[in-house]
Amino acid sequence: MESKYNPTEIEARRYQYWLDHKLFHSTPDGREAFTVVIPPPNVTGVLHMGHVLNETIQDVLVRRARQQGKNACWVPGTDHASIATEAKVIGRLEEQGIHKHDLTREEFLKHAWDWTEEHGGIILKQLRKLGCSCDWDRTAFTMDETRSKAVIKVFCDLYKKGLIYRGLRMVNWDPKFQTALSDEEVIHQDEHSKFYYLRYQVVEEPGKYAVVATTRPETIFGDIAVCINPKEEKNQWLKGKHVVVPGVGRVIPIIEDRYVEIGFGTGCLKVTPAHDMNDYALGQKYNLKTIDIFTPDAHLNMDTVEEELQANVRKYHGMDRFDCRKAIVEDLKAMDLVEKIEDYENKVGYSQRSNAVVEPRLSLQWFIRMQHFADIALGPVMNDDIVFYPSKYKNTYRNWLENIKDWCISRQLWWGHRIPAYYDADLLAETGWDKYPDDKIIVSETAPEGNYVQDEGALDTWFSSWLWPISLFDGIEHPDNDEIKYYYPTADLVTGPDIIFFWVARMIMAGYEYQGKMPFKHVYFTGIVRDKLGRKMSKSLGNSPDPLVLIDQYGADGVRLGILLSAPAGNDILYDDALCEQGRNFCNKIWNCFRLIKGWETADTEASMGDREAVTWFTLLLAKTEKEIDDLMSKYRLSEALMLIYKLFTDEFSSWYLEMIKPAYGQPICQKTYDSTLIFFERMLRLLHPFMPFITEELWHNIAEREDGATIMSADTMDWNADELIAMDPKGEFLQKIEDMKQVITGVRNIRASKNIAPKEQMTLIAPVEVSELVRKLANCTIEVGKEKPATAASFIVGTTEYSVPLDQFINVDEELQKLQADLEHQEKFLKGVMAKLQNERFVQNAKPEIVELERKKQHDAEQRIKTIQESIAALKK
RNA sequence: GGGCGCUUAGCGCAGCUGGUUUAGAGCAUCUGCCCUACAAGCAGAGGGUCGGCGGUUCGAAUCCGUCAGCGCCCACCA
Repeated sequence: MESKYNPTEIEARRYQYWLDHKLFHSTPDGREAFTVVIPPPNVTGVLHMGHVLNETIQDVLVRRARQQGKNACWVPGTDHASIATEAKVIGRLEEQGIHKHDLTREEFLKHAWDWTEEHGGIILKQLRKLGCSCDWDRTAFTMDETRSKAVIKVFCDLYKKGLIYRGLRMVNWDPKFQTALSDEEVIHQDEHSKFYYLRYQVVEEPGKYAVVATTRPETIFGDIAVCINPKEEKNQWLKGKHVVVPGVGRVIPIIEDRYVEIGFGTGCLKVTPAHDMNDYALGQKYNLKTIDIFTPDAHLNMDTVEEELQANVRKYHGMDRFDCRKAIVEDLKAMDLVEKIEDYENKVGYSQRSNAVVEPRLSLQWFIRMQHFADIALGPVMNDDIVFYPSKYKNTYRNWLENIKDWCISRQLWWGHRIPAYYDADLLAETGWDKYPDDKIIVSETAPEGNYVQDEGALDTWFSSWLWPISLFDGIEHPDNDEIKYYYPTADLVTGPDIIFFWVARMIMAGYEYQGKMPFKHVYFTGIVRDKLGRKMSKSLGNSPDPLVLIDQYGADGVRLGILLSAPAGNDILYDDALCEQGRNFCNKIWNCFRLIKGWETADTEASMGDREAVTWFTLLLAKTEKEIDDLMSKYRLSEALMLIYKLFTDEFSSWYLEMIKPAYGQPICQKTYDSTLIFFERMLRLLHPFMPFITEELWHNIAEREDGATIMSADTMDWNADELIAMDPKGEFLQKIEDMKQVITGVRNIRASKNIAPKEQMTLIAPVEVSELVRKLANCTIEVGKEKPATAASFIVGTTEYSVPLDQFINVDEELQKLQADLEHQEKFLKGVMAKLQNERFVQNAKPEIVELERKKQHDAEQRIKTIQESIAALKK
């Protein structure tokens, strides 16, 4: 075996082994089910660091569940990602000189499917490189037949229940992709913009102006009124008057509403019902008409402006909204209708997908009534039927549900599930879409007979995602089938907090609506992977490493370990290659441990006293660590659990235990000790396996003969009961004894280091009581018990016991005295602190007796130590 | 504007209902070592008045208040 672990070949071989033996495949049986559904990545996406974090955590949970004897089933799949994919397909077609709207829906979908098949599933292949133990036989897609049927069925069902409706509403409109968005798809960002103060001439008082402050002067073409607060003093004179929209010439009334905030801006608000959510509300309240001045791609459309005003506005026709903003301001300036322009900070809504500025737009869309769902989904999370890790997200969740708004689920896209609503063709021709009567719409899973036209829209991607934990097991079409009954509810959901509303909350809603049960019992929210400067990783910054390159460099286990080591639930990770390096180094450590052990010859001799101590000690320590890891894992503290095993392996096992039992060069090791060592090694491999699957499976097959198809993922059947083992040393006295012994060894090594004495050179240790022969072995010294220490000795204290090492020519009395003096001061200061407590009557009276007792012991020990140090000082001074 | 959370060694963190030899690991740093498992390593070491101030208490990193800084989520002040 090479002295360096080489992951590439082993990873490929081990993964194939798992696949060949169908070790990830699950079918219902008598065992407890442990189900995880993957947050489906975009079908055409590629693996990034966020996935690495997310999927690694899921794999850890799933593999561990298998080891616990559960029937683990991790279902993979991909999401059709309606907007994102459609955009990519459009982009590719544009490159070929083809425009989407030159194609029929069918032609476009053909291209989209081609693209999906070409790029789809790349990410799933990449997950295999990472070691993900998904049940690939179950791979699903949100637009495959089963999932699509579920979506359509649910739509129809909710429509029947009156929970889905069609309505003309102000929605968030993405002018780039020309579709409606849900509120959640709009990202509000702070913006440095301008506040324009425009003069609206008052008709009744020529020469006087109402000044309106706006951030969007380009919308004045749609102004229908100017609103003031009836209580605002300075604007009283405007009551009942009319003003002229500057540059447009439209005469509009002054209206009054308390919505206008007194003291803000000029107190005059321009009302543009077609292009602002609030203005729309005002328009409704006062029955104002709307003039929509934008095309779907947010260019100016002057055709909607009154004919008599066309001459004034025609020049703006067809302009982009932002170009128009500049143009109209310039023109108004020329007419002296701009009073001033101020810098202004405000929030602007951007489309999550296209990054275009969202335009509020009046449009006919499909919505879900969300209050019903909020009602069924709030309780289970608040009372921890579904547990969030970390729990702080409960607040976020509650906040959203308590202020729920209806969900706009229709998109003006082709790639997605087409809305199963049908319109009578003749009637539609008569009424148009807007005026088509609701009661003449047929919502049905299959197209009705006759001359009907299907709704042009597709559904929001999340409308299929919210069914994922159910639809993966065909639980919508067949709510009582064996699989859904066995695998649902799933165990853990691992995802980012950024999709708590998009996905997590809605899955809970759908879960209760369609299965009457929670979709998962635990939700583990990961943090965001950032670069080491704390910046979010993004393609545009180019600060996101390619996980596959990292896997090549550090091995999948190394990358997994790196990303997990510093990833407490909900905390962001500052990614640094150094993390993967640490992971790789650890793999190497394990590898070399194995080489060492494997290289030993065994002999059927009696175990030495030292061996027996070492074995007993490590047995206790391992059992104790196993329990601690169980506890940490049950609290989803994965990085802490991992760190605990890491330390157990590197510090306790490699640095201490192996050195304790290591036979002299060329000598054999006692068979019994060897067997115990292999057991320890195997148990640690098992503990490590969920985190680093490849190397552990490989070595597991190397430490013993295994049947073909056997795996480290199998349930633990070793004769090993941690609780019973720990009970052998109920008060931890033996463990403490070894810890003290390690300190003695460190003490000697310390002296060596400070005196530059080579490890090879044997030293003498004077101890007041018998010490383990392991001290002799690990500190390379002879031990003299109870011997008077010579003046030229360096000493150290473990607990209250003094040990000394004669140094003869190496001693530096001044240095030694200085050290002792410093130690003495430290101890005296400590004692003083303890005494202060003990002399405080209120402490002695009020504190718990065991606390007082402890302080007394501290006092006693400190006094003991002080005495010892003083004696040493005296001896040295002689 | 509302809500939530954070502030502990150079860095990113742990420290649960206050008391466990006067704050813990990891990484990084420093010193010495190629000692026949591993230099992707070994043996040692240094480093923090627990954001500031006030309070409760015999006792506070831990509880309460307040101030400051940071972050996240939600929200229609044009």
